[in-house]
Amino acid sequence: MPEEFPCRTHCPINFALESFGDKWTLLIIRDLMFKAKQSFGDFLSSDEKISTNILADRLRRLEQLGIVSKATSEKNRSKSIYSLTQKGRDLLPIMLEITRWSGKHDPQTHAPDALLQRLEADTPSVITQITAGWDAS
Amino acid sequence: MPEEFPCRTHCPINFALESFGDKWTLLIIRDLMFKAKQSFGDFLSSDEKISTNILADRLRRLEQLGIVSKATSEKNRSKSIYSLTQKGRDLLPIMLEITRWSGKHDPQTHAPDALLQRLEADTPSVITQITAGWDAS
DNA sequence: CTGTATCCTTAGGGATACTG
DNA sequence: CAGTATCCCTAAGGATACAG
Repeated sequence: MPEEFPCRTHCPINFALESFGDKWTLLIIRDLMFKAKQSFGDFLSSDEKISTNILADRLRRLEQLGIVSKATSEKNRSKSIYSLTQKGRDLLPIMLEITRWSGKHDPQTHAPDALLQRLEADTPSVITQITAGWDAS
Repeated sequence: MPEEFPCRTHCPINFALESFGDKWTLLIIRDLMFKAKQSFGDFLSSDEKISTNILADRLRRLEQLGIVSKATSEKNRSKSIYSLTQKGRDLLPIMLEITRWSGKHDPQTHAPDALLQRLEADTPSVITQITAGWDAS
């Protein structure tokens, strides 16, 4: 963890909280991981309506933490492309367990039923499927 | 989710964030789940130094969300005993995946090495062991 | 389109005194 | 011991205008 972000303690739960324990960061990771979003404008268009200054701050922070990497689009030189690093992709099991928990406990949750059923039946194979395309990029 | 806490969206990731996506709630759950803490004073004594008003607020909120339940100690009538409900205990897989992620990515993390190694080897059996005593209480 | 900058409001939360 | 009640301050964040 960079010096800019001192940790209260190095308990693993607290470390995670200091990395992505706010109301916005995990939504950006969700968009990168499950919704194939990759540009500033993509994130802006999500239903939760993040504002530009907050989004820029969280992307910068995620980059500093080594969870997200930033590149310039080859097609359009003024367009940035964000993607998950390995550290970011390693968050997948957490995201899946969160999805499972919400699917079980939120009667209104909009989790894709097919994903929840597959998670219930066999989490490892779901992970394999989701990560299948990651190594290529 | 109680009406007092309207959700931005019912995406499962967002539902979880609205339930425990702040800087304190997950630490209380950690203390209940792994550190056998159960009283107001127990939580107060944790290393992250939560203040009394915030702690009271989060406990009340967790109770309203059905993640924590509150009872009065039989020994001491003016002492409250907090414990995880089934909904709260269902957070265990998330907590373990968070622990594993931090163990891998925070060089300074103080996760119990024994736990991390057991997690790496066989997560299901770790869950069985941790939850062994839960049904009794 | 990708951000930056600014203004302004509110929520989060530390400190602490106090009560049953 | 288990909270409640204040005071006060700072950080978070919404809205929006603007710049490369």
